[in-house]
Amino acid sequence: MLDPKLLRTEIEKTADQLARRGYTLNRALISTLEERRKDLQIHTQQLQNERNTHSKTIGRAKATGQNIQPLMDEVAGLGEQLKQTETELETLQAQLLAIQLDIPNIPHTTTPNGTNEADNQEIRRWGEPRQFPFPPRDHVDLGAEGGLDFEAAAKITGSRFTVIHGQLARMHRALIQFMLDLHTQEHGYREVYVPYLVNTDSLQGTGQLPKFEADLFKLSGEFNYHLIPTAEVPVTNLVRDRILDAECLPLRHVCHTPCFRSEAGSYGKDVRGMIRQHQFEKVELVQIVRPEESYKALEALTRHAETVLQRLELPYRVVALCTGDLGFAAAKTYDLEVWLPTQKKYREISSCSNFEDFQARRMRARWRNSTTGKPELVHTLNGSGLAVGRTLVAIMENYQDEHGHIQVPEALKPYLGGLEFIVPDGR
RNA sequence: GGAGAGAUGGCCGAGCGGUCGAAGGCGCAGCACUGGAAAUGCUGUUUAGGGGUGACUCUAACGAGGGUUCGAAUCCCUCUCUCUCCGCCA
Repeated sequence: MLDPKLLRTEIEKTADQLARRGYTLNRALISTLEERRKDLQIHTQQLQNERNTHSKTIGRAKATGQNIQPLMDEVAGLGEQLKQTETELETLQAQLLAIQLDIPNIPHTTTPNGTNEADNQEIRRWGEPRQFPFPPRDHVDLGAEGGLDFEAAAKITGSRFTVIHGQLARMHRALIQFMLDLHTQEHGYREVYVPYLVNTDSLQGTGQLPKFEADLFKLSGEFNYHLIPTAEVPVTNLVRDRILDAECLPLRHVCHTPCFRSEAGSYGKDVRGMIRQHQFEKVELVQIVRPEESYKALEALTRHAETVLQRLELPYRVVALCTGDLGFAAAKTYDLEVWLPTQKKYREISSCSNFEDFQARRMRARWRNSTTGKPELVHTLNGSGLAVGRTLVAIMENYQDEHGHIQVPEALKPYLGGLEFIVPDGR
């Protein structure tokens, strides 16, 4: 959520900034509602004041045994009038809030202009894509011996789920351990375990609700819970409705969870394989920082995610998302894209974002600024470190040999009992 | 699932329907005292929103939401969470 003051005092400037990302702010409507809100609030508070004053007078009169009937007559009707304006104000405020919850974040000045993916800006590349002396096979092909079983998943559940067997499943698990160990032991993150089902307050806090309900899986029945689309939701909401001491900042959490996304199937994109699934594992980095440090933190967090790819020796590039490709809550985002030889393309494997105070305002997540003594909004960031399923795909495709065996990356060997190769045959 | 108890400020803990944003204590901050400190004393110490250039002022909040009332922390209803006991369970 944007600072409501921006909509009151700098609406034109705010509208211009939002226009950069292709969002049209309904200035006329907001200004009209805002004006009415102001009048109504002043009026309501006047009436409340009147009521309070009269009630105190009645209290005093009663205590001294005076006849209170004339006083009672005076306030007759006030209650009705007050109730009416209060209700009206409430409705109006709810309307304004609904509008505010639907407005995306303002892009940071360093976020490049653009309308879609094609306008994203490459920042740097790492690693050389390997030259294959044979035509490389994609992961579906490599897993066809039984390591990856999409048919079984479709039978058990439906499309866009995966069953992973044998050594491939083991490597999938090993990747999670490897990532968690790296971030906790070398990058200063604290591991956390969280619920995979969350309430609507949490989803509103990080920005999935109310606008993106359709992207989520929701429980039917008596619990009004959603499955998490990312660990970002439970982990960031750890600080919801809190005022943190200055000394606890920055908070750095790393968390492995499954992620559930219903939007995945709707694009007709990446229908083959396990690139785009309704369920996947992810190791997520979340930071809660002081506002002045958030852009430094974004660079550091991005490097932390990159380190995973470097240790696994997977070629990748970093792109800065343009304003048109930016997520709803983000002010600036770096995507990490890993090289997939069979697609001859870099494909997204991590997304690292600074949300500034956008999520913090929705969550009422604050810290006590020791110089002002006042509670102020924190800045929140997160990034994948990394998406595990896609990492497995990248390893399969980049590390395959002509027999369809997968060489185990050096960094992963300790997690696989020193194994050199795995054969994705499901055994 | 059954039975019961509870939820008040950073923490503990009072609170008869009226002057209660809330006693008292602890903690914290400032000042005094001191060579310095401890102890002691005094003062201050929630959050959000509105109005005002500002001093300031108004409104709201005692788990959440509704209700009764001129007036609710206090009475009534619903819900959530916590604790105890029983049952069940990985």
